[in-house]
Amino acid sequence: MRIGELAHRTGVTTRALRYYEEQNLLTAERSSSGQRHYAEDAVERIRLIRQLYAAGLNSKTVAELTPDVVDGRATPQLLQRLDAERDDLDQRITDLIRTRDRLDSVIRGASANMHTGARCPRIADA
Amino acid sequence: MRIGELAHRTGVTTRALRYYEEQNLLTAERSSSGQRHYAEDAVERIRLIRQLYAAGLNSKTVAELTPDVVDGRATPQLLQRLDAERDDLDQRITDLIRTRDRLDSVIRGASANMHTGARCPRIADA
DNA sequence: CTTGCCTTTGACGTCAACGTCAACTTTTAC
DNA sequence: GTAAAAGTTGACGTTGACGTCAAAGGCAAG
Repeated sequence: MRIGELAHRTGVTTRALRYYEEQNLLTAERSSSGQRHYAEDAVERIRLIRQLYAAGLNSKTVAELTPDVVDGRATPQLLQRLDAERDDLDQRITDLIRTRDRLDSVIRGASANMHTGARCPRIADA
Repeated sequence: MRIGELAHRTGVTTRALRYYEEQNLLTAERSSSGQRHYAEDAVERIRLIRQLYAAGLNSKTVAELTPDVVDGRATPQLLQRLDAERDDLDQRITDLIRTRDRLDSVIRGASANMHTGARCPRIADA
């Protein structure tokens, strides 16, 4: 499939796809005239890339974690990187849960007081 | 306390503190010569701001969620905003957990195969 | 063959959250 | 009093992940 279809099927722009290629996150066959052609599995690869971006990784890190043309054998170094990123991610999840709980307690306090007309606890004190 | 001490105690730079003020996330008393002076609770407020930034909110949103000089009474609009942000955050947490689990399965597969010498599952297929 | 859409490369623009530097004034230490 | 340290405003620089536009070539339909 060509770039437009891949873009449409993954919900990202063609500009983003070219950017991913520039960052070595994605490769493409080229037709004789120079147009990019992608296989089916590119769709899933884009999803993976987006997922890792959403997890806060930058393109360099994503490239390091997803070597796509090596022989499928993990090096100890790669394993170590994966482990480190997993732990980072875990820490961020913990922090976000804490933040969510803090929001929850503010919301509970505020909505309870809405009816009584009492003052709400200041969000900073939650 | 002055800006340097607040910066030191919160681990952010003075530039960041001035930026927060510019974005209406933070207010400060001014001495006659124009220097900023902060009360104790500024420390906790900075932590809150950092926490919300870490949760992916931008300064405009943080400002809207933490009106600091109003009378402590939540408006229905504020409550609605808080609720919406909470739901956004919850969705992001869910996504991150999915990503973490995907990383986990890759790591387990890879480290198991390290010893057998077998090929690892490609990360994209996890 | 031409019309219209798709694709190519290249280059400049954007936006948020600050970093950095300059020029200057205040406060602190001795 | 004087030098060092800390504070002030203002302005320009940075970074990452693209957006946007220009100029040009490719491709199926009629």
